[in-house]
Amino acid sequence: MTDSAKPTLLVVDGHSLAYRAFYALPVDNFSTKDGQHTNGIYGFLAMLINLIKAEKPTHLAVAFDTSRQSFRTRQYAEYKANRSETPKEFQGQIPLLKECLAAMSIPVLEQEDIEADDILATLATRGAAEGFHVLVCSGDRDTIQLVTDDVTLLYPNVQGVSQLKRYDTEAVRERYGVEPAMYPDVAALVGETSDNLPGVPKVGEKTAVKWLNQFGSLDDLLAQADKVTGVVGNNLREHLDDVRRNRQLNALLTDVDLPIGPADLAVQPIDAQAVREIFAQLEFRTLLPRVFEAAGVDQAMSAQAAVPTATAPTPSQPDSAELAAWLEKVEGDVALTVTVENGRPRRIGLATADAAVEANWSEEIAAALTPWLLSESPKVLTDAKPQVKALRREGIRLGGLAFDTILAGWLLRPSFPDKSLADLTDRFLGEKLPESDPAQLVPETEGATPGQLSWFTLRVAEAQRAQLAGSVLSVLTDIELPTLQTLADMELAGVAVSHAKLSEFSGELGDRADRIAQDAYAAIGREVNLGSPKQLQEVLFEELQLPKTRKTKTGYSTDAAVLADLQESHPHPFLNLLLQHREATKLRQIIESLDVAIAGDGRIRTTYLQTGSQTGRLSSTDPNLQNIPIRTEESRRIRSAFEVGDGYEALLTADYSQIEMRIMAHLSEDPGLIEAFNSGEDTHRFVGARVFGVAPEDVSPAMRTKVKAMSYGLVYGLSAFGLSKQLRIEQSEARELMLEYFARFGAVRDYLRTSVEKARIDGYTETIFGRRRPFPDLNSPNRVLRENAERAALNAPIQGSAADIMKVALFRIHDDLTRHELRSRVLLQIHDELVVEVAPGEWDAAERIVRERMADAAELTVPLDVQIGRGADWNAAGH
DNA sequence: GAGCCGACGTA
DNA sequence: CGTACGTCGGCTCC
Repeated sequence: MTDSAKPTLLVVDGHSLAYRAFYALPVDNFSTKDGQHTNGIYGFLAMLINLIKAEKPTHLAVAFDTSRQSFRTRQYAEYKANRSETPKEFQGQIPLLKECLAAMSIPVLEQEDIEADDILATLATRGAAEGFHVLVCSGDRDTIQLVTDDVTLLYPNVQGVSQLKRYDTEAVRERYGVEPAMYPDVAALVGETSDNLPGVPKVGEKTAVKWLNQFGSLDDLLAQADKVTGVVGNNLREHLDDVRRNRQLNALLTDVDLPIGPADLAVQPIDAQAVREIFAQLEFRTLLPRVFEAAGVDQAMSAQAAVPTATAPTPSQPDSAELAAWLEKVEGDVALTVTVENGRPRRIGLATADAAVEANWSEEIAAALTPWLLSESPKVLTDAKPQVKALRREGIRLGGLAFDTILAGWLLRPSFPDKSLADLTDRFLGEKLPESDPAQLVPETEGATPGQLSWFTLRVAEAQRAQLAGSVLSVLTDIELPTLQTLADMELAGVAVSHAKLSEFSGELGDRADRIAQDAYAAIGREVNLGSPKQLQEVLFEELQLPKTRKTKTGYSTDAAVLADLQESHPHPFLNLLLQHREATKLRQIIESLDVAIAGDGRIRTTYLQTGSQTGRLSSTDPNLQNIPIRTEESRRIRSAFEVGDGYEALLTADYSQIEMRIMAHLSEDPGLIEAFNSGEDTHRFVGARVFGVAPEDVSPAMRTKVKAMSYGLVYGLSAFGLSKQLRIEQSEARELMLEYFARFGAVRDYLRTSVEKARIDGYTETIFGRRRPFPDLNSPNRVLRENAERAALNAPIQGSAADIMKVALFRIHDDLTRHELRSRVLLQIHDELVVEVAPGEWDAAERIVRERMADAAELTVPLDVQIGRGADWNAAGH
């Protein structure tokens, strides 16, 4: 464990890292307009910035070789003599890199006759002696010998420089089987091809390590070389001098006479102007803000370090009996942390305001804990869902879930979903959670223990409660927490998907895509990558001379709407072929991503993100099961692959019809719209009759389409311009339609207007259930920002209320099914639709529960209409 | 190699 | 110049 109070010294081998970056990044993509290649500089700096951000060194230097010649080449002329010529594209990059480092106020060290690694070795040794924690970043394996308890090596992966493997003593032992200090002995025996140092023939790492462990040291081995048997023994005896030479050459100097020492390398503020200048010269645009950010982060960190970090009580480690006794005594909220490994509980930690306990998960501990876990005794967690799932895999259904700091943080500010307890500790307590860096393979610092995590969780929850308005707190406890429990079960259940159906369809689509591609190439007389918007632009707007379309950031749009327009105005066979190709490849991609997600038991398990939206909706990821195609007949074959699982009888789908419009009717209290939903008439027909002044039976399909688009569009803050685009009608007609609509449904317009104005004053919108979403941009002087916020603010209460209603219905259905001890279970939620897997003999009961719980999830002035379907697969169950 | 962008699937 | 999402491939980065 490292003492976090220690200053951190980071020393980097500039040449070797820049050289690796040079080979990791395509040289052609990185050159300035006057032909200077910059990929090595760019890659090195990008790596260094990441390193600074991750490690926050207090002291920093970069070392370089002065030339290919050094004391080693004088001792052994063949040393590194096999190295190929430096590529000419790399030449000149090192001096420029040094300029960049100078501008960033990072000391550059080099010494005649000495290699960079000797400088690193000297600094590392002196730094460790002077009380630094030292990080050595080098691409040379010899630096492994520097690793000690105080010195950690960061070594680049085979490819590139962005992934650094962390070698502390333990990691070296694990990887090489020897203590770091003995590594040069291994290397001397094995030899180092890249340095042109031949070792003992037929001796690799395994043999070298075996010998060294057997004889204790290299000296002893060499002295008793006659005791080694076999061919390798002979080889060893014949190459003793090589080994001695290798060992001499691979020893790094730790006593180089440097002009400055570790203490002189304190991180200095960058010279912002100089950085701008050199970066401008190198045409590094995106790197500039990253440098400034890294520098800024640094300052912020040192400022933060001044804030005393609260110390968690040292958790006690009770045995199961002591734990049970502890749980007997506690009162009030208890924070719980279950660390999860491979989906299973690994350790647990509990905390109250002044005490913390923790234990490894074991049968005894679980037995002592289970009664309390099952009880309604209130529990506070951070990111409860994975923990709830892990406990359920052990057969434990967590009771008394009273608070989740992640959910609370999201409800308080849905735009920035904090990902971790560390984020929340910073945001709500202004403190820093002791944290191990998850990016590191072998973490340098120990993270907080489960008991300490619980203790922080409890304090964060307390701070959050103080900020939660009553209505938002009730959204948390009455909607989100029960929903969380339901989602855990849905995710564990998964949904059965037929690999056979998917792969058959995928094969057909693949063949078709290939055929279409060939036809498309024929149509334009050459091959292009049909998936590349850039190449398509060349074909469409240059070769085929089609009129330029809607602008995008990178050129002109080639999306489906644009292609359809072009086909109408300038018909060309390529256009339709392209659209068909897109359709086939898109479906194939979707199928492919589903197919690989099918688990061994034939089911796909998604993850629902409960804090993934700003409105209150769920989102689904890995894979996303909320965007499975439905629009075309053909695409519904994918839905057909979602089947009822073994041991179940049918899939039930249930969806709310027009829930958002119903919510708008409720919120606006528009008598006409309310009547539309209470009349039992087709809503769009009813509205169409009013808008066009005809009898409902005389509403033509075209009229119905227009009214339908208008009604849906209103919910999103549609403009006359947008409506005209959507319906492909004149803007004047769209404007006319909107006027007519609002003349008949005036309360809708009043509601939309006043709801945005209210949000402007309050600073937030609110759903029917009291979920809030802040809208700071409603008062922005920037028109684009403001108008975007207005549309979003218009939509938020409507979409959000629909999300609330569905969540309420969802967990009540789940709870009812459980309470009635039915095996039927909810599998999927797609915003306004649920998919339920119904067990044999349970259809009637399940259907009744679903229908009733969905219909009575909220009391609105209009009924909530629920459509139910049944089938053996998702498509058949749809309607 | 990380991240942006266009395109497109859903409600 | 219609809201809310997630994912893919291509491409940039310079």
